[in-house]
Amino acid sequence: MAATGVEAAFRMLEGRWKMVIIFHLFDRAVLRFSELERAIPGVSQKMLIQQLRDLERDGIVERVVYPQVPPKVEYRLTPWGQAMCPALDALLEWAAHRPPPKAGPAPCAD
Amino acid sequence: MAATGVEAAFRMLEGRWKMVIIFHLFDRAVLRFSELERAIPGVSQKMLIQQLRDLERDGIVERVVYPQVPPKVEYRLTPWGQAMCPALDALLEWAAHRPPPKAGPAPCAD
DNA sequence: CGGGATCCAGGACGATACTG
DNA sequence: CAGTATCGTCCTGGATCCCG
Repeated sequence: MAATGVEAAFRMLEGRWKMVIIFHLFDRAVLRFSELERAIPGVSQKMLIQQLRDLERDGIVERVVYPQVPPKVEYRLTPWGQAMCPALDALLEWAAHRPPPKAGPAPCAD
Repeated sequence: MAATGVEAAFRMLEGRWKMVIIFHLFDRAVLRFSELERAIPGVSQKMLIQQLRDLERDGIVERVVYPQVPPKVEYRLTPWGQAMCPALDALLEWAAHRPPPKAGPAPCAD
């Protein structure tokens, strides 16, 4: 199995806010910086920008700048970014099947 | 979309060595501590133990201790841990479809 | 409005030595 | 062999201030 490929993919998605950003972009498709900032309470501008840059550099999100007097920047998922939906879905499915962490004491194993 | 579920799943798999460990356990099924240590060059015992504990606490790997004079501990994936194979596969598939980061200058967009 | 720069705290990671 | 304890380093994430 190609561990390296999955590892690389994981490294891209690691980061405190990347998933949140991605899910917001799955939901709304196109969002401005300030909209993301408002949609994600608790994130600092620095982190938002940083994670956004990472995602952009990795080809997951796309950044569109409108050269206007009040600056306007839009963020959206690239086609490849959208393509990770089934992978996220599979992961979600897996997470949903998590068995309870066996709280009760084993009745037969002393 | 349930961002929280995927986020939680991701947090479990974050960590410099967890993926490596998991893939080794996918490959060999059962491994002793020293075998993992040898199979993963560059990892310190501390990190190996730490990541192993995390994976164990999250119900992904199982730890079997043999009460012998030379201590013997085996690690293997739990059924749930093995169940994440399709998710990893989907992620790998997604990673494989990554388009090249557009190196050439756009010929039509000046 | 969007984003860069700087400073700072905390946790992840790593090397080493020691124990049962 | 398997694991713990301690220490140090680096990187991540956060607050604040500054710029076009």
